[in-house]
Amino acid sequence: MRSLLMSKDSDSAEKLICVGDMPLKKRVPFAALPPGFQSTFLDALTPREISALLKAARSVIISPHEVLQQEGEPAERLWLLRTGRVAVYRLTQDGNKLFLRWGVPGDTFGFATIVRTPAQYLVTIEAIQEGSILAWNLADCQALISRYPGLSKGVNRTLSKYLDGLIDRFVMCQLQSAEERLARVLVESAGQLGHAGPEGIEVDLKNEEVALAAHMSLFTATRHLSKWQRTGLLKKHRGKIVVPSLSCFEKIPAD
Amino acid sequence: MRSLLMSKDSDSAEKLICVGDMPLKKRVPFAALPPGFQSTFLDALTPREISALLKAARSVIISPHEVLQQEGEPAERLWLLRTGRVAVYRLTQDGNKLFLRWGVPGDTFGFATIVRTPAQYLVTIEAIQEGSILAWNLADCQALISRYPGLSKGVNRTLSKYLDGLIDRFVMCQLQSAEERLARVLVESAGQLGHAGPEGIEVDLKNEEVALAAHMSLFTATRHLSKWQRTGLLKKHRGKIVVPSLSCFEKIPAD
DNA sequence: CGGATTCTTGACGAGAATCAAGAGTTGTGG
DNA sequence: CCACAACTCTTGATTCTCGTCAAGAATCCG
Repeated sequence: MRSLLMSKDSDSAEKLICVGDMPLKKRVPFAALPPGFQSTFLDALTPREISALLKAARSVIISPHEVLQQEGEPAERLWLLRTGRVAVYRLTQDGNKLFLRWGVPGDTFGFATIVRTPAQYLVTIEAIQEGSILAWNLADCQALISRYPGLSKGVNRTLSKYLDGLIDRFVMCQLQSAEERLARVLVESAGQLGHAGPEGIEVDLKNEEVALAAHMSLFTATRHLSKWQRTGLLKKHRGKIVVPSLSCFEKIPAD
Repeated sequence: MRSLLMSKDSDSAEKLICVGDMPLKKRVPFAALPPGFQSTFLDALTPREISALLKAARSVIISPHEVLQQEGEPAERLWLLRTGRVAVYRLTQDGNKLFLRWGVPGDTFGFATIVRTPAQYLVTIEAIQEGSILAWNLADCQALISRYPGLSKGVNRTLSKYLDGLIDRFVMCQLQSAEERLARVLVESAGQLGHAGPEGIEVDLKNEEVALAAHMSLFTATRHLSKWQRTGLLKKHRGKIVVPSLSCFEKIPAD
């Protein structure tokens, strides 16, 4: 079985066009996952179930700024992030974004499709990197679940993990100062979005995005980042933060 | 009696040896639920499944201040609140409590028992009224689930509902002012804990508890409550708030 | 070279936490 | 029944964090 590598555009990639609710293109070969792929959802399933899932999946390429699902819209697909990164947030009435978390390969979304009635997405998800997802439409989901009741276990585990993570974030926002939150977001983002560079881990985020993730104003974020730059703990560029070592930021209270 | 806030001293020990693994009382007769009982968990199940569940359940009486599960402890039972009220919160390192929500009859807890590995409770739950629960131990849960895979659906729906509710609370805490949060907590608490009285809905909560639920200091809560009392929107007594009409408080932004 | 983003810094103010002090309420024991 | 202690509530003064606004600097891009 041949596995696709983590490359941005796989062979199947370039012919695919992708928009929120666009035409799904082609069936996924059975071994569509990169080696070492980890997923809370899939890991709870048997090989047989995974295989059935993958056979029914359709692959879609995603591009930065693309909205993959929008809260309130009818939930029509369950999907798994294969490569790339996404941001999960909730919209406020005045159009602002309330950040909830980053999504990384292996994360599964759109459970509202099979769990909620009426099926409406709970959150908005936006791609922030090139990547690809595996998607299942409502009918296929239902068929799969009735054929493989074990899938519910994967859903359970994933929902439980999200609940856990959200409680943690809630605790963080209620109990920690802006500076502590920012440090934590830096560590988190470095781990989930960062890539190695000559001078340390590079995180391609604008101050504005970091501020969003840390739940503070752009100015407060900038101030602390500037301070840390003066102290030499990190270096800033336009749209990028370079951290030589995370250790200084990690010792901040965990919750 | 210690109330919601002080958690350092565990003096509730003497009145009832509670916590996770206390003596279960007696087998439940098949028709153990009050008429009109509503439960997100049970409502997702077939009559056959519900009947099997109830037969396997054990009933336990709960008393105010009793800790029904404690975060971090091994999760050993799944349980359903039959009557009474509970508070769900998370503890901080310094022993304070971060309120998450009220629990009312029909709510189900302890999913960690069957979903998480290792099985550890995620949150702490404390009874705030006399009441009773139906509980299932780990072995029975597993037996029931393997016999009735449909149970997972109930778990799914319940977890999803909790996730939804938690996102809402998170949004509320991030975007609304103290006054708006307090108004909302009043409405919520009146609906879930309140009972009718001669002058309106009575909510038996101390200022301290209301403040906890609204995520603000005791003083800020007191100030707004006093102001509303001067305006005539409510009347306060020691450990109780009487609201003639909720309509004034309901018009606050929903999120 | 504009023009558009993105970042920086300072000044200011609103909201809410903290601290302090006391008033009102409830319960208990003598 | 009173006195006292414990608890709960109230209010004002103070402080602090952080958001908002303004103005400009740095960077990128066609």
